[in-house]
Amino acid sequence: MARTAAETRELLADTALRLFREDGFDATTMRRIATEAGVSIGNAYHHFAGKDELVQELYVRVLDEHRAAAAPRLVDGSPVADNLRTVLHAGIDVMAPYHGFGQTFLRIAVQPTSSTSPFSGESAPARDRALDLMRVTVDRSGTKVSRALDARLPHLLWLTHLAVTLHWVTDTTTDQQRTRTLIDGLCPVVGRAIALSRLPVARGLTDQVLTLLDSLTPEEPVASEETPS
Amino acid sequence: MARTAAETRELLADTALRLFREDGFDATTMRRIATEAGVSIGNAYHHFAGKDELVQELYVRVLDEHRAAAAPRLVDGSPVADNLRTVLHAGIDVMAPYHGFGQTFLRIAVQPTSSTSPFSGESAPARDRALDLMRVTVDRSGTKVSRALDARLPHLLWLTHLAVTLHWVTDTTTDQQRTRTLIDGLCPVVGRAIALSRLPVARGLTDQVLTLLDSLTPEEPVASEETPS
DNA sequence: GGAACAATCTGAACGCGTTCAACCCCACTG
DNA sequence: CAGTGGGGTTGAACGCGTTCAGATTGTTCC
Repeated sequence: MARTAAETRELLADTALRLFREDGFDATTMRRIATEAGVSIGNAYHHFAGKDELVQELYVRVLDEHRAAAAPRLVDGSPVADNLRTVLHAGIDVMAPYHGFGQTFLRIAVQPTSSTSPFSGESAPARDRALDLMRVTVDRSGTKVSRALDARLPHLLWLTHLAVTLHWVTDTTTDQQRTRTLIDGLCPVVGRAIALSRLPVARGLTDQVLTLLDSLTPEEPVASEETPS
Repeated sequence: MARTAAETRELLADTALRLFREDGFDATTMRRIATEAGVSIGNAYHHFAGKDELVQELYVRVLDEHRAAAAPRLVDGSPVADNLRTVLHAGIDVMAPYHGFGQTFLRIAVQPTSSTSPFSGESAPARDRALDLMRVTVDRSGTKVSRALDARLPHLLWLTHLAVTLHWVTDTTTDQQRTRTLIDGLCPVVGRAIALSRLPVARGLTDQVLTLLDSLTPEEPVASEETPS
């Protein structure tokens, strides 16, 4: 009953993602995934290196959903802060069913050995997807920024996204209401910071931040909270 | 062979920490910890809820080391950026032997169910220790800031510390040299940002950031003095 | 002393993620 | 028509973190 590798792989991924959604991470065992997919457990490991790789699959699909949900809600020519707010809220929307996976997502995102770390310069599908969404967000917005900042802005917004996600993971309020509040408060701050960065008095600081960002380029600094710039 | 609970607990913790240091997280099994401490595995679980709690113990001790290493190196009256740099470098120094634990530290720090989350308002020994160190850092520095910012500055520096730690976890360069570079670049930026925050043009942004910060920490440890330990 | 009770301790057992040697199946050779 | 090679597949086995019913020890009160 040998299918093609691609078929079995997809079958396993679909089954795993369904069980993840229905029962969460811990309750979904590799044995159940294999059984419900109708294959042996050994075969599951032939197609996926481990349980984490199945969560990676989930994470990438969630990011695709994020993009699909956010893109049509962007308003061309709006301030970048407004569009960022839209994107971040869309992110919370699509991630909501997977709040229990926060820790696992984080672990996968931070894994230094894996080539899928968002900080790794190598192939990082998750990082690339998220970065790309921020690039689109900046491009479609009307906010004018300096050329130097413009090139780095998607990156900075991605770090902001990362910070918000970090907060979301730890947010136990109902429907992650506090993270919503954070987004609504944070976006205007980001907008103001971007505006301020154009003033001569802040120019030195802006350059410093950008230089710092560049110096870390293969591996990125971290979602800090917002430094007033 | 019944010792006091405190004795057995300490014996287990010491053994665990030694093995963690010698062999890392994965190679140190609960069975080995129990065996080398001369107790049964069930007894180990009587004193510690699980392996994570032993790592917590390690983390708290590392933070104590951090404070002990940083405090004598602080220079009274120096710019806060300089002292922050000292503290962050001291942090990398003491954490160096435990770089392999980065992911585990992170997982423990982020655990929402546990009361040890850095964002949790409840008892969080790790968070409190780290915050306290930043409070000392600010107090001993000579930088003058507005009253409103002064109260929140330890918190902001703690977030900076968190960000640096997050970068450190993912930093695979030898001796985490890149994180050192990040610290050296980041601290002047923080110093400049603090200076800039006093200017009228940035006052609105500063207030916004502080308000945002307050909204995220409903339970502020306002009156917390140093607890004897 | 001894009965009663809680604290401390034991180790077999459970289900988990993961590994691996062997098995099946089929397209392709000679 | 054997033979051969390799991808797809199998499930028993391993060691792990963790649990729990019960044994052991220490303390308290009569």
